[in-house]
Amino acid sequence: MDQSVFRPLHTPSCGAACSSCNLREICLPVGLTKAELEHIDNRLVAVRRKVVRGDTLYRAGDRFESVYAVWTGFFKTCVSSKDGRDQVTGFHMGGELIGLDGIDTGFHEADAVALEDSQVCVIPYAELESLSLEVASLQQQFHKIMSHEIVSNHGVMLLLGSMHAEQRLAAFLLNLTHRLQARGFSASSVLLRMSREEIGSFLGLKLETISRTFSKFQNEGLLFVRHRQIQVTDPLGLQQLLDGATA
Amino acid sequence: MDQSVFRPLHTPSCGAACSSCNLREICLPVGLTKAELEHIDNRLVAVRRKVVRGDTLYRAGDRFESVYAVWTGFFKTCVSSKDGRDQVTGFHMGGELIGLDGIDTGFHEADAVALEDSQVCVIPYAELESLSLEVASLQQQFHKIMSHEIVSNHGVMLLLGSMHAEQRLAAFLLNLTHRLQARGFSASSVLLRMSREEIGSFLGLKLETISRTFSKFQNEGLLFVRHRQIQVTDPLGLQQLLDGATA
DNA sequence: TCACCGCCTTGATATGGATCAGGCCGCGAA
DNA sequence: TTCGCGGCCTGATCCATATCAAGGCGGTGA
Repeated sequence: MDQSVFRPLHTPSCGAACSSCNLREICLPVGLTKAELEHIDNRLVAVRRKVVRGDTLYRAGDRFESVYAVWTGFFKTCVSSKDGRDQVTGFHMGGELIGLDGIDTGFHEADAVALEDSQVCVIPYAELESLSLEVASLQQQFHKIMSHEIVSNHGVMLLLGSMHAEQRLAAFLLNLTHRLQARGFSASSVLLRMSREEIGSFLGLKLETISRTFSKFQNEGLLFVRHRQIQVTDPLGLQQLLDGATA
Repeated sequence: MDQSVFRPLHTPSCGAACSSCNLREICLPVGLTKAELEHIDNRLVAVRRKVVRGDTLYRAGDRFESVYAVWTGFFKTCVSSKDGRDQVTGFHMGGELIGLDGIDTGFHEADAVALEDSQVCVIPYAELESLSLEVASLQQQFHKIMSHEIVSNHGVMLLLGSMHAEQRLAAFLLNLTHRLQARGFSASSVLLRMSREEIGSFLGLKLETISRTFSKFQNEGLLFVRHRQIQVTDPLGLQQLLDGATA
């Protein structure tokens, strides 16, 4: 720790060990034994990398070399079409793996942008593949993570394909609070890391609609909103809005 | 082949060998050597299973045991929410792997329904996992398939989040024809296996909108449509509609 | 042969969210 | 301190698609 002050600030990387990481219970090494954890240490994650707010971790078209585990901070991933349409495909917090889109073709198909100063563990994909051959439980967990990504994308497709604005925003907020809660944060108090426009892009709505819907939720006593600080006062109400409406 | 006539019609399964399958160039065994192919034969795919039109291959909530490679026929997968909203998450043809949604939790999160009489190769997941530890190129290909699924879901999210009805249908048709073409079928003549309502569910539109948009495309000379038979006469026009519009 | 039924088409009208427009607030720079 | 600007809120209006409604077509079973 105190050595780091002698490292130039622009140095983007430092050592990392899964076995001593505070996120090992929700990140890639879930389910590994202590021995397995030590076996993969310093082979799986060679370096950590800092990404300052607004910078991209990778861009669509970049050669795919590594996947990344978010260690600290917050990212968005987005795809765009030829004519400039842009779609946020996800928001990613500590313990989540990003960059999986690159495995298919060997090139990334999306951009990953840090929404606050962040740090990621760089996991060279070749290393992950060869370690997966040795450590069955690592392979299993990696498959679960990819499958989870698919399932969660299906949920977003359901949202985009069949829900109204209020339901979309309710689903978004509940998803966010649940993930924060799983990481030991408050489920009621949320500091949004993204703009109204980014939320809108993710939910297939315009920023004005996000803004109006936040106001509506506040008028109905579901939450308090001030800028990017949200206090969810009635999570059950949000859940009912999500479950109960007539589509 | 002639032996099969002695097998009772309700027998749902029969032997299968990847090494002699006509789909081996687009299915799970892509990239495997002849020796590797023979190594996995009769271990990876123990049985094939028939699914008649309208039947489900698996349902949300079913215990996850296997993934399935579509051999003949056509499937849809769909998820539904508590209040009965329903969303088609994909259409699947020969050589495509379905059931990957089950890996995450050990239970399927979607339904898979045959849209015509179909046959699938049943790939026990435990077997796939252990073979993947032995055969690196099988593991690689499996990862690519999951990644491709993620990428293609991102494409659908872009479509649902930011495109107009005409662009959505154009994208759907172009995707379908490209996949058919990759399997040696005509890219211009398509027999739709799904109803207008199922297309609409997939694209986040109502069946009336699908119908009207087909009519509009026909009036504009992009295609001929009669019931479920489509003749795409101007694929470039569809592509331009997809690329060029102002979002 | 006829009648029914599922699927589709088309027209009329309704509406949720987009778009356009104006203004506010908080923050950083001069 | 003031200025300017990005992000946000809110009102007015518009429009793409949903919804409601009527009818056609083709396949299927009696």
